[in-house]
Amino acid sequence: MTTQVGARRISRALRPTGKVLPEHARAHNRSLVLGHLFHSGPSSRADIARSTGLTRVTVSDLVGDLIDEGLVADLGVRSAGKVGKPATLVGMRTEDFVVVAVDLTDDARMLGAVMTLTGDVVARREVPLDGRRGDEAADLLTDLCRDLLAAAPAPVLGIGIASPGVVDADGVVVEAPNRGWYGLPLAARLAQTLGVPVHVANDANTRALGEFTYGGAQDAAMVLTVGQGVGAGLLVDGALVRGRRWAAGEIGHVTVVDDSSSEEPLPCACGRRGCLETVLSAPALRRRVAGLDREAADAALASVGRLLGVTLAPVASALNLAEVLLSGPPELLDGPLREAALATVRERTMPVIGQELDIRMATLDEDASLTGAAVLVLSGQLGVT
Amino acid sequence: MTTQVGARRISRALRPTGKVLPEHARAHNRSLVLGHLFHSGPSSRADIARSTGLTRVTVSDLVGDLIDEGLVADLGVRSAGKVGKPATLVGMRTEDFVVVAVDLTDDARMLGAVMTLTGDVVARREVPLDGRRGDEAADLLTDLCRDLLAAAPAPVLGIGIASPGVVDADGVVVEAPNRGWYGLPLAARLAQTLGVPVHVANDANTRALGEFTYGGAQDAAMVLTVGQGVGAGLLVDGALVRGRRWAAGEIGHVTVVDDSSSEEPLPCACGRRGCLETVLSAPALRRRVAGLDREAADAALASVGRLLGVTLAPVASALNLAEVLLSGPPELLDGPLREAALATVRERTMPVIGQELDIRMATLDEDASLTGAAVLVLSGQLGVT
DNA sequence: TTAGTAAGGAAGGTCTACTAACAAACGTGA
DNA sequence: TCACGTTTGTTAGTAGACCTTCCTTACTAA
Repeated sequence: MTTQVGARRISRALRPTGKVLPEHARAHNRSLVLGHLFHSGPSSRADIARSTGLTRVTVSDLVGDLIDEGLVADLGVRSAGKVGKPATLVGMRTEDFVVVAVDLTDDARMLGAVMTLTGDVVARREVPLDGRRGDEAADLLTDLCRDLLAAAPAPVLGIGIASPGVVDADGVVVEAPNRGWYGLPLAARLAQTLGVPVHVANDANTRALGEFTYGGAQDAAMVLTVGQGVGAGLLVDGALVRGRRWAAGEIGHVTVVDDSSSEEPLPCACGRRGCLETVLSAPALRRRVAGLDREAADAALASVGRLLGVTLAPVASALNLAEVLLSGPPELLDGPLREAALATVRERTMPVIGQELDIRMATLDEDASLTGAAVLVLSGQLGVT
Repeated sequence: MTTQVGARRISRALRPTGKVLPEHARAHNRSLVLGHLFHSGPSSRADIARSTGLTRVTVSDLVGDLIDEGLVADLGVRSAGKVGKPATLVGMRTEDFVVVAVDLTDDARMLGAVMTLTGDVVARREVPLDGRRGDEAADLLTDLCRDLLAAAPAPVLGIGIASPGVVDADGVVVEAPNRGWYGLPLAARLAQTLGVPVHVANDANTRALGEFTYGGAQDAAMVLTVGQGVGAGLLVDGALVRGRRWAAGEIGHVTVVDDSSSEEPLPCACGRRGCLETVLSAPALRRRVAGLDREAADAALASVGRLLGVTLAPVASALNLAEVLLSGPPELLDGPLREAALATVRERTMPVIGQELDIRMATLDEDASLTGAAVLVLSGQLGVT
C-alpha cells in the first residue's frame, strides 16, 4: 500500500519568508552587542556576555570587529574594586558619529538637525517651504540634507526623514498630498544623490519609534500626535505596525461626531464631516476653547477627551495596549482632555483592558519627530532600537 | 582630548532579545523547506531551492534530514516532460502524522479530534462538561486527550487546545471564568502528564490562525468570532497579536451602545451595559430578530452591522487592516449585518483605509477552532504557518 | 548522434559560535 | 605575606551550517 503524500494543496495568502544565513545570525548578534552598549552604557565584555547570553569568546570577537569598524572604543580598566581581574570597559562611540535628521511635518518649513547617537542636537537648520511642492519641495529637501551633511562634525551614519503621508517600507512616499508627492522614491533618490544611507517613514510612526527608544514607551503602545492634524504610530511587540498599504496609524479621519451625536459634525479638510481631526487637532482645540473661561474651557477639552476615549476603546481592546502617549501641546492635551479620555476608555472596556491601559503625555519635546528620524537611522544602520 | 563615550544612559522599556545561533538559523531554514512542501505540495529539491533562495546543496541536505526524521518522503521521478534531467519529487508525509486538537469554546461540552496535517478529521470525540469546573474540568480534559491519543492511527505531533479566556504565550490560562481556571499552567501540566508537546491559545486567536493557514486570510486581518460571546483574533504581519496581558482581541466588552445612542443599552453578563456582546452575540442577534418578518429582521441586523462598523472603524484605521473575517452563524452575519458593517466602516474612515478593507465571512466551517488548534501544533512543532 | 539543459550529489572552503584551557590581575583570609 | 579563589579576556581546537565548484546522470531538441 502506497502512502499518499501531500496530495492536497492548501491555499494561503503568500508571505515572503526569507532564508537565514550564518552572516545574518552574526549581524543579529552584533546588533545585540551594540544594543546593550547603547542602552546600558559602557560595559565589560563579560557584562555583555551575561546580558546577551553569548559566550565571552564570541562577544570578544564581535567587539573586536566593532572596534575595527570604529563604532566602539576601548575605555580602559574599570576602577571599581571587586574581586577578580578588573574589567576593561568598552563603549559605543556615541559622540564620534552623527545622524542627520529631517522633520517634514510642518507645512510651512522643513526642520533639519545633526544629532549625536545619544540624541543631542549639534547643528540645526530651518528652511521655509514658501509653498513649494512636488519636485521643487524634493529639491529643497536635497539641498537641506547636503547642507546638514556639510555641517556634520563627525562621520554621518545616515539620514532619517520623518515625512507626512503614507510611506512604504522602502522609503517610497506613496502619497503626501500636502507636499504633492505621489509614489516618490524619496529614500532611494536621496541615497543616490548624496551617497549616504537614507531612511524615510511617516512622521507619526517616527515619533512612536522615538518614544520607544528614547522615551521609555512600552512595547504595546500607541503614540498619538496632535498638531495641524492627528496621526498615530503603533507599536506591537516593539515593532512598528505598517499595515496593508502602509497606512497604519491614519486615525485622524475616523468619524467621531455624526448626526446622532450631541454636537454638530464639523466639515473636515478630507471632504467628509466629523473626523477626529475636526475636534482633536491643535487648531480645532484652540478654536474650541477660544474666549472661554477656565471652567468652560476645561469642560470643552473634556468633551473632546470623551470623543477620543470612545475612539480609542476598540483599539485598546483589540490590541490590549499598555499605554497611549499623547504628543502635542500640553496646555491643551495634558489635563481634562487626557483625564476624560482615560476615564472614558476605562468605562467602555473590560477591566483587564482598561485597568492595564495608561494614557500619558509623550516624554520627548518638540524635537520628537527629529529624534524619531534619528532612531530610523540607528535602527536601519545599526539594528539598535 | 579624550572622547567621552557612551557617558549618557538611555532609558527604554526592556525587551527580551535573544541571541541567534547557527542551529537556530538551520531550524528556520528547515521550517522554510517544510512550509514550502506544506503549502505548495510535492516539489523537487530544485523547486524548493528556487522558492526559498537557498542553494540546491543546502536544500538537499535539509531534505535529507527531514527524510531521516520521517517527516518527508521521496516520491520518485516527476513524469512531466521538460528538458533536462527529470526531477525527483519529495513531499511532506501529511497523512502519516496526526495532531490532536481540542476545542473548549463551548460551555457545555469539550470537542476533540484527531486530524491529519492537511486538516482532515480522522477521529472525533465529544464530552459533556456537566457543570464541571476548575480541576475537575482540567481532569476531564486530560482524559479526553488520553482518549484521543489512543485513537490516533499514526504518530502524534502534538496537542493543540483552543481555550476560552486569557492565555499567555506559555500556555498558562491566566483567567477563564467560565471554566474556573485562574493561572492554570495547562500546557505544561498536560505535556507532563501525557508526554506529548502541548500548545494552548485563546479560542478566537486560534480561529484566526486557522483562517490564516487554511482559510486564506491576509496577513493584516481580524477574525471576529460570534458565538455565545464575541471574540477576535488579530493578525499583524502574519503574526498573532497577544497584547500587554495576552488579552488582545477581547473586543466583546467594548461599549457600543450608551445613553446617547438611539437604542437602549442592554445589561451585559460582565456587569456593565451596552457591550458589543449585548447586540452581536448569536443569542443576542436571535433575540433581536425573533418574531420579526423578513424586512424588519433585515433592518434589525443592519442596525447591529452599523454598530459593529462604528467599532471597527478605529481599529481598521489604526492597523490599516486588509480584511475582517466574520466567523459565526451565516444566516445572521452574512447579509444585511455584514453589508451594513462594511458600508459603515467605509463611511467613517478615509478612502485609503476603507477601500482597502473587506469584510467577509470566514471560510472554515464549524470546526474552525479545532483547525486552529491543529495549526498551533503545526506552528509550534514544525514552524509551519 | 551531438549539443544543450536541468537535477542532484561530492568535495572543499569559509564563517560562526561553542567548549576547554590558560594567563593575568585582583581580593581574601590564614 | 602568600597561597587560594574569583573574574576577565584570550588562545586553540571542534562542530555545525552554508557556500562555491565540479561532476555525473538523464532527459529534450536538432
